[in-house]
Amino acid sequence: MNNKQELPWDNPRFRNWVAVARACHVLERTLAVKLGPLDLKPAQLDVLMNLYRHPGMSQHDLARKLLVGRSNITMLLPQLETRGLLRREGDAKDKRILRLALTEAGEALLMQALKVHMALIEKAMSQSTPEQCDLIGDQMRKIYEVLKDA
Amino acid sequence: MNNKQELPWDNPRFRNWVAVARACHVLERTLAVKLGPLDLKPAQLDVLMNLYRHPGMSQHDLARKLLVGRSNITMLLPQLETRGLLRREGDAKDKRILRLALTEAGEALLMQALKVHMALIEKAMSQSTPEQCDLIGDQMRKIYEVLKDA
DNA sequence: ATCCATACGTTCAAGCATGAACATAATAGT
DNA sequence: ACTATTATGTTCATGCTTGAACGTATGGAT
Repeated sequence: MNNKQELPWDNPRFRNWVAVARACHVLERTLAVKLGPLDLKPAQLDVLMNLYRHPGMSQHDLARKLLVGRSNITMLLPQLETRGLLRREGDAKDKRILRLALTEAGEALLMQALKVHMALIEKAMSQSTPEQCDLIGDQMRKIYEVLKDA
Repeated sequence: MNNKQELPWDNPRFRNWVAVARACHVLERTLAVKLGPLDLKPAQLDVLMNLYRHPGMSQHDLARKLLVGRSNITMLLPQLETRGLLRREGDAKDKRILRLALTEAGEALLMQALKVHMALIEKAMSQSTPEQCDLIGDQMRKIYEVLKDA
């Protein structure tokens, strides 16, 4: 076997992906800090966002949307429910399913958090032209499609 | 205060960034699975990669490169050292510093892991033209620069 | 020379995410 | 109707990451 394979750091695709990963990492990290005053973690914000857009979601749907395990959702929700940010109600037809929805308090907190999140993303993405920004989004959606069931 | 702020999902920058985050998430996840047979986590691979490129690094340098806390490195290294993948030697001049370097076994395992990593990134990024790929990398590096000390 | 501030690495407790094993409910096949 | 399979959510043990507090080493100021 030949150890003299092309080294990744000479490969543009590799170097550019590393840049993507680093940008993601640092933005996530920054978001966590800026969300501190609201006592929200990025993962919790993701939950609130999805419930706002898709009220009545089941926990399983939510897990798939967030790309996490179901047990993660089980561990995540009680904190938010106790804080009065969301409701869980059993489905009438299918007793296995718990339907999720934001409360008013949850919606209010979400709006606060979205301001923070939006400001951060604006700061990051405003350096690209709209065309560049869309191109990035398009390519990333392609990547997601290719990898989502690999 | 006006609650009728522009909702983020109508904002292209927001939607496109979400795509970036999702792509990152799914690639990281896939990498973890594909690295399973080598008994390596993505974080550990990052360590090996950085030590290969920058032998003699201190733990502090490594932590900054990886965008993690110093304590994380402290917890991470013993596993790899025990497996004989890297060495830690005290600096001659400055007794606080531990200099890190890969062993031969570490380098060998790294090469194995890089094949996996490269294949995955190829699969993801090969859908973009070289120009698109470079554009993505350039924009992401800009984002990193803007956010890295925010 | 001594003291103060800073830098590097470690320890520890806490919070998260994961996957396997489980319990319950629905559905399909016979 | 009965059984087997699948689906939803929970529990639990494990491992990862973090931040604060700590110990030690270095360097600079006086």
